[in-house]
Amino acid sequence: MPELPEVHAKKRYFDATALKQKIQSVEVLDDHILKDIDAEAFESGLVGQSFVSTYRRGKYLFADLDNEKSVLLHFGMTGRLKYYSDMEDQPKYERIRFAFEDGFHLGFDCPRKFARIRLLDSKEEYIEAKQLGTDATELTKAVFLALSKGKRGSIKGFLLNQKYIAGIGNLYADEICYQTRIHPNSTVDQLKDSQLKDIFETMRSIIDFALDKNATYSEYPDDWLWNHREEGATSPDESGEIEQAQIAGRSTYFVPNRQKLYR
DNA sequence: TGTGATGTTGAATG
DNA sequence: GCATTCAACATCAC
Repeated sequence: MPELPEVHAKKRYFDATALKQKIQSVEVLDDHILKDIDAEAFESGLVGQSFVSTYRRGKYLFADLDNEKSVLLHFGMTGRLKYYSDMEDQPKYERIRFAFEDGFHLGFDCPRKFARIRLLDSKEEYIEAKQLGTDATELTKAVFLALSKGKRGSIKGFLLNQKYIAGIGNLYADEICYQTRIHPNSTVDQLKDSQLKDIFETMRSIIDFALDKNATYSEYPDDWLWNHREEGATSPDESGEIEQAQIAGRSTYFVPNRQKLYR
């Protein structure tokens, strides 16, 4: 779930539940997802603090504390948040649990353990050091075009590179390629400016729509590839069969009949 | 029961 | 020094 719109939905959830109340305790049930800090230091760094605000950049969610430090939540493939009071509602794969003064808990659930949580002195320094790109919702067309110059890899790989654009993941990248009728394995520098502009605008419209729907997939239009991703199925526009292949190292769905390859 | 999965990373290669 | 590719990571669900 966690690409830009999904992480944004989690930000809204976090903001609606966990802000502005004192953290009474922190339970680290599995320290595997803690990065660069041990469970004890993480717990003692948070108890008594409150989350005052959140900031999302791409797929990274920063929760700022009273003391100006930030907890960084990255959801990996399967990270989720759950706010609950009754321990019977504890999520099955809870790895970290924050307990608040209202008696509720915020559980960080993650079956696959690809998520990562850190305690940062400065989120700005972290973003800088990591060279995390501009959020897809804030990128301008001019910067997008400038970034694409001289790129010799696939358009899909380019869209997925968080150093260039923060927030696009595997599924939205496929959707952008489908809607723009461009084969995901097309080489970036073989695409015309008009096509790159189309990719940019389509990326923005897809992300905006997904944000508006709070990343609820059942509300995505039926003419999107989204809910039809299945090898051999007929594409929503009935232009051909959906094919699956490894592109840019990721499982990719596309329609060869509809999406032209430029190489 | 083997296979694949919404992500990132570091090493290897170009 | 960059850009790109690829395997590895951990575990569960189908």
